[in-house]
Amino acid sequence: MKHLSINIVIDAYLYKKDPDSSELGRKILTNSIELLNTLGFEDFTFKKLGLQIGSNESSVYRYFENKHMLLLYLLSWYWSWKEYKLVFATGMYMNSKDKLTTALDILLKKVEQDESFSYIDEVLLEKIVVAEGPKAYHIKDVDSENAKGYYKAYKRIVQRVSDMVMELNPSFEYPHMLVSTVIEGVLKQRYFSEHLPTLTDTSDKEDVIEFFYKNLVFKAITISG
Amino acid sequence: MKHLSINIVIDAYLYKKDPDSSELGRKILTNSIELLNTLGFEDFTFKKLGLQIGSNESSVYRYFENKHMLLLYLLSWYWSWKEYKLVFATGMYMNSKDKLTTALDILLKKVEQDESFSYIDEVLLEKIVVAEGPKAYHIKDVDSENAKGYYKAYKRIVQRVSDMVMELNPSFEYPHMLVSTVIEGVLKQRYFSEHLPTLTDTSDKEDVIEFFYKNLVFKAITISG
DNA sequence: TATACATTAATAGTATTACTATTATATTTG
DNA sequence: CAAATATAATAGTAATACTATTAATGTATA
Repeated sequence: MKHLSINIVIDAYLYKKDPDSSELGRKILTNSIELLNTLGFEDFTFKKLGLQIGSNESSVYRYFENKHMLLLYLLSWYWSWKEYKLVFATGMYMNSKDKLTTALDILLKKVEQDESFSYIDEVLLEKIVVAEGPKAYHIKDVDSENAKGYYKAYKRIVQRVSDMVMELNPSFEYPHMLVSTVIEGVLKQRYFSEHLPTLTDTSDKEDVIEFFYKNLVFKAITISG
Repeated sequence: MKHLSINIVIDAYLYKKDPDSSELGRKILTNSIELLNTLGFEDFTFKKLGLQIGSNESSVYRYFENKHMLLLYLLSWYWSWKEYKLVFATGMYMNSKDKLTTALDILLKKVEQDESFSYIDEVLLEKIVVAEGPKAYHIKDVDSENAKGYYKAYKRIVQRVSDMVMELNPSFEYPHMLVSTVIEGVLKQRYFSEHLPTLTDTSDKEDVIEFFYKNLVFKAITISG
């Protein structure tokens, strides 16, 4: 993947000025990922971000309407990137079962190291998805934001994997519920594993979470005898 | 249940003054549930709450340190109440399978109407759990708050249902992961069902979510052949 | 080369939030 | 009835989440 020049394209309504189009914009992305990790969404401010990048508040505001929109941008980026990896990995000529297995691999495995996009640290970004992800849509304005397409990237990947489930078992009635349960589930379990371990059963040795959900999916969609 | 005089007891470290002990305190509970529903957690303030109850900001602060603690109180109340219902419903002499089925019933069924506690509207409270629940522990201070026991009520109900799972299948390795996946799952799916329907497969006619997760649990813990 | 145009940095200012502190007035309780 | 406690009213503070203005610095093009 390292040498493909692919660009993750983010819908324009998520930003005021494309952060991918300037040095300052890319600095904003890189450093907001870092700052969000160290401060958490609540304590993160554009003022602090401006300070960190040797610029100031108002310059950041020229790129993003507010920190909520910046978070949406980052999450969109993450899911678009995951989708790209997923499409890339599940080849045309794979059978349905291998396709779903591969897709689940990509959804369930932890990102272990920074990959091809120089100014985005995918490992850190995934931590933001785990820790702050739910805040993107647990807001009063969900409905209007949803109508504007702000969650499109996430919905698209759920749809894609649901289609794979349906390919394997066309009579299964709850593909979206299953897939969103699994995606939300992994993220939540990773969070629990780090912060509320009595709510999970993880071990340091192996990735139990991955195993658990993969198993769950196939048990769920198998026509029971 | 209507005529049992049971009191949900909340750990004292969640409040500054017990809201259950005074008229004003109970007014704070009743009205914060209502206001949280109409405004959402972000826009909810003690000032607005004070205004609504014909009192003021500082009086509310005498009961709760801040709105985060108030949310923790309400969630604690909800989970303690659910646990009470669960213990009450799963009788001593039930067999393991019936016990788990009953427990799942209580966890998965929507609360349909206000029950025994006069100043707490359980239907509205459940909506808060669905919409704002994740915000209680998706914060920078999770670890220290967890150490102080702030999430005890939630952890206790997960533990209790996990025990039932283990009773049914002692060799099952992931009871906590399964149970927390299911509890978080229902809440998330109810939210999706209302706001992001493409992420789920719900219908207006029947409670598909309940069916889906009950099925999932038994498929997951059955030793596959 | 001059001019226009856009970008950024610096500064200031505003409404709101999330509190703390103080005092006066009720209300309860011993 | 006195003493303690609870509440209401008011004021004040630091920080946040912005908006607006201006000045300085590029950069593009006629």
